[in-house]
Amino acid sequence: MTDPFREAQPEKPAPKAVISRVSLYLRQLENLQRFGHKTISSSQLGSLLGINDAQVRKDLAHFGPFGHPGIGYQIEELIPILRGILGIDRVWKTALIGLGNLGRALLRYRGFRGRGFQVIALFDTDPKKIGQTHAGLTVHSLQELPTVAAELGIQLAILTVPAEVAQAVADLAITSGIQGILNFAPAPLNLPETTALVSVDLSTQLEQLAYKVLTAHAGQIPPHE
Amino acid sequence: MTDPFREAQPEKPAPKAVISRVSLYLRQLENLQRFGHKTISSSQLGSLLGINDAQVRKDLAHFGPFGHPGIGYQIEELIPILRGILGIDRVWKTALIGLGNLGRALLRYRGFRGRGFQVIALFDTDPKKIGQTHAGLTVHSLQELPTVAAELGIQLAILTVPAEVAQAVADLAITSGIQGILNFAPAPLNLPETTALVSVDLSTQLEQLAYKVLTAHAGQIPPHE
DNA sequence: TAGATTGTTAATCGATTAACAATC
DNA sequence: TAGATTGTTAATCGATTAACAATC
Repeated sequence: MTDPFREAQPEKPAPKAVISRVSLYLRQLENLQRFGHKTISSSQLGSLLGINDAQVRKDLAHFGPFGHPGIGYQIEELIPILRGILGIDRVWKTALIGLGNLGRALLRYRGFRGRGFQVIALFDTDPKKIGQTHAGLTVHSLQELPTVAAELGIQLAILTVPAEVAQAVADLAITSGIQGILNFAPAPLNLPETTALVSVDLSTQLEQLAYKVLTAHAGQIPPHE
Repeated sequence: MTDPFREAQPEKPAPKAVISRVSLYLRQLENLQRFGHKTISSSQLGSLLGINDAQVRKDLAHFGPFGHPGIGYQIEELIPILRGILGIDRVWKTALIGLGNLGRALLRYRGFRGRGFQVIALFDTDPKKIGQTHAGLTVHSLQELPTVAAELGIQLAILTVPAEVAQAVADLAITSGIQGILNFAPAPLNLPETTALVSVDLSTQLEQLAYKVLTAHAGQIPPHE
């Protein structure tokens, strides 16, 4: 019933919360390795990230028995396993759609390239932007998305377009064969089950912060200043 | 036991998940108002956002009985209530720390200003950047944070600095009297209980997307390409 | 009134934590 | 061996959903 040649992957997709912690574990392990550490226990790793030790063990055990009782986890051994689980052990061909301020900033963001996300095509609808060059790439008209995506084999899209057009652009991306969208537009997107979607909603985040400040200092801030 | 003059605020802070949905409700209500709608039921609002109707009612009832049985919620009435709950019915004096690509992009991001978050001071450590002007503001040396923050009454900070220095800069922000931090550095921050923290981790988000694509097309993508 | 919809209780579901035998 | 730490089961906690009397 078990296939020894299969990759370390769960039977069912692990809960979303588990996966976001796996990202944190990986980054922490990479930092530890940089400082010469060889092994780490679940309680050490957890306390660095503010996570319960049982949770660390349970999260990792989801994917296989990677730990060594009495010793902990081998950092060098665990890193490539986690990279494989997350799917960042390969190159992801990515398009950036929308070259406003945020789009241009993300294009230069180093955190992406180092994780295997390679932006290889740019798209916009603004005639003034089409034809411009950013980070060595020429901006295409959005109309060209289907042909360019097919030609280059684009898999992911980073969406930094206005909320009003986000759904239409996402629809076009999907008919162009794109498998996953990282959405920065503050709009709820309706996509088919087969397409992966992660949304990053910056204004919502700031609202969370305002609420937290208000409740942390409950009563100390006048209601309207 | 109940004080009729008190603002619509919960006894205890509502769960984090509730608050992020309240942000979504508010934005959807603002859109509906723009299109002339007057009332909306929990099931209509929920289906626009992919949220269960009972959850919508429960989330809102957390803060008070704002609905009208048989009718739904008055959009015009609910919007200012939600703005008050989130704390975006006022101006938040905000500093931006770190003028790299992401920082400069966020400075121009329209989603912030419209929500009451006003960036009124910029800080960096790079001598080449100090003294520059962005969006009409002069970049201060980070050393000046305590004095400038006190002088201007800065309440929030947006942190777009490298991960290695994030903790030190956050510590300085807190001793400068800043009450809340929106952190974009990919590092876990350790802050006192009294300081509010929201972290936005962009590389983690892309990793979530890669994992989702992988599991959505389980087995259809070769393990290494 | 009849129909619609709320606020809330109870039921369900899922996620986190504690505890501990098994292992090195 | 003794001490440390895993993987996992059971207990706890919290969040979501269903159901429905109360209300307009």
